[in-house]
Amino acid sequence: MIVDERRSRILQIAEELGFVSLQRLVSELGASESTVRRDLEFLDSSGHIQRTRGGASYLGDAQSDFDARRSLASREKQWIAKRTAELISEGETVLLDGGTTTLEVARHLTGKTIQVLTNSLPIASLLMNRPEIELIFIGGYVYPKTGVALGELSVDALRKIHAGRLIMSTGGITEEGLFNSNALLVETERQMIRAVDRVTLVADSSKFGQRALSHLCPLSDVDEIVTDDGVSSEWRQRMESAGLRMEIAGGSLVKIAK
Amino acid sequence: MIVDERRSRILQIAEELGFVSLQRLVSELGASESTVRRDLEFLDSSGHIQRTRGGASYLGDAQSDFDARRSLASREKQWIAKRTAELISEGETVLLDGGTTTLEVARHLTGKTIQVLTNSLPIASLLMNRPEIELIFIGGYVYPKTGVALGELSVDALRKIHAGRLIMSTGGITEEGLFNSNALLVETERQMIRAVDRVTLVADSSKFGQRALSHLCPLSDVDEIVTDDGVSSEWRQRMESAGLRMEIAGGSLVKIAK
DNA sequence: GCAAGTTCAATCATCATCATTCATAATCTT
DNA sequence: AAGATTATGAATGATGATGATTGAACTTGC
Repeated sequence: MIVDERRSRILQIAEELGFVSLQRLVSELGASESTVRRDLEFLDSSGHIQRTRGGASYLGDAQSDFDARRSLASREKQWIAKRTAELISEGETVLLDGGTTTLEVARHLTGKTIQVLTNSLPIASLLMNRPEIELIFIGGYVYPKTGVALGELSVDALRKIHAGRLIMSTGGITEEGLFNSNALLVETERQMIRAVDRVTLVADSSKFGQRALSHLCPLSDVDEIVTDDGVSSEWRQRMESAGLRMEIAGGSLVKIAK
Repeated sequence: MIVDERRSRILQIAEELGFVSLQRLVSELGASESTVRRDLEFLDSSGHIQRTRGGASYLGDAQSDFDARRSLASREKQWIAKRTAELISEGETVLLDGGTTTLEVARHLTGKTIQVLTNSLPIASLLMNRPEIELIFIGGYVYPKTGVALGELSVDALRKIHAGRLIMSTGGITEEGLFNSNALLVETERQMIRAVDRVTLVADSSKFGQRALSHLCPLSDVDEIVTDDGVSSEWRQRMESAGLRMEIAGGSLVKIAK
């Protein structure tokens, strides 16, 4: 086998598993232990993997995490995401907040000719190579783990832009409005709201009644909520009487291929 | 068989498979090993394919193989990247330009407690989950394929920040200064230069003598250049007499462009 | 703390791939 | 058609990659 091809396969396997033992690579690649060792040494010194005793671990996001995140996106989130994406028509300009649900929404946006603005690194990475989507990234301090840009730079950038619709996530919803756990995040999301004509909130039904550290905005700032059918009629009425349109995404969808 | 016909068949096969071994081409084309080698050399220097030991891989639009995770850079780029990373000390604030070489530099920055600012989506994705690196993204219009943020938003963001050092890439270097192919990119890079104390250019030796569409800046804006040892002593002297420090990284084999 | 078992880096002989050279064949010029 | 130019294929030595072996460094279990 060609050397580069073998090294690519090592990276592929490492990415998939997060960690590979040397022995596994030996048997999977059909190369000798020495050769695999040399490959690992090379990939380590080039910064792709981190050698450890007995094998090597992948640097950066292991795919297992990624897939976990995807499958952890519950059926409810998938439904919400799909329904939300259906609300968006060709040619629109959409501002996408960070979050797992909004990431699922982004997945469903591919194929539409639209303009997307976002402060989420995972969403941007996802849409980067899609020629039909014009992507604008809202920069700022990148919050670890979530990969969302926040802070003064983000707020400044948001002051200069405008979009037709905001797809926003939240930590919790009560009659007093929306909440989130992080003050920096709240500051950024407030500016997002000011930058758009229409605010669409995506929130699974567990978020209703939840409070969090920082108050984000009153209900009147939100135009519509897309949620799943686990929301109580009580909450539904409260929201509707506050003037919000409720979009319930249910199981009446096409079954997801196994 | 006609020369051009054989070469276009090589391209065809390479495009289809992404990678072809030399042996396969020999048996598929019925030409001798020497001839196929010569063809590969030609197609490599003309930029269609990338020769590797044992075969060649197709380049076509595979620039979108900007997949931060799995891409394997050439040895020259690796050397340059490693040496450049060594120039950066703990606690520094570094502004990283987009580009394949700077991406490799980013790979070698892991483990250092530093602050990184960048407008490159692949670099940001790579460094996102590294707790020791404080990451700030310079937002803007995301240029397809390369994943670099450009334009007015980027320039505005750059106006507000400051860093100790800029690691910059370029399309070409002559005595008149640096060049790049894209006007938007040039505009953004100019602002980058203004935002830092010290400019470090990373450029493999093939860039010397190359001009491109847009003039980026004079040589006096650059403080040091990290390149590979394929650079001629002539160019080296020209750069040094212009007051630039030349840092020559590693190895010996460099293809001479046709 | 010791012994058995792993894992590792270093070395070496072997093999594959590569750049170079040269003689010959094909193609282009005039 | 003769001479010049270029392409081809085989041969050669140089360089790089591979796999086996060895003793050192490390882990594990007691």
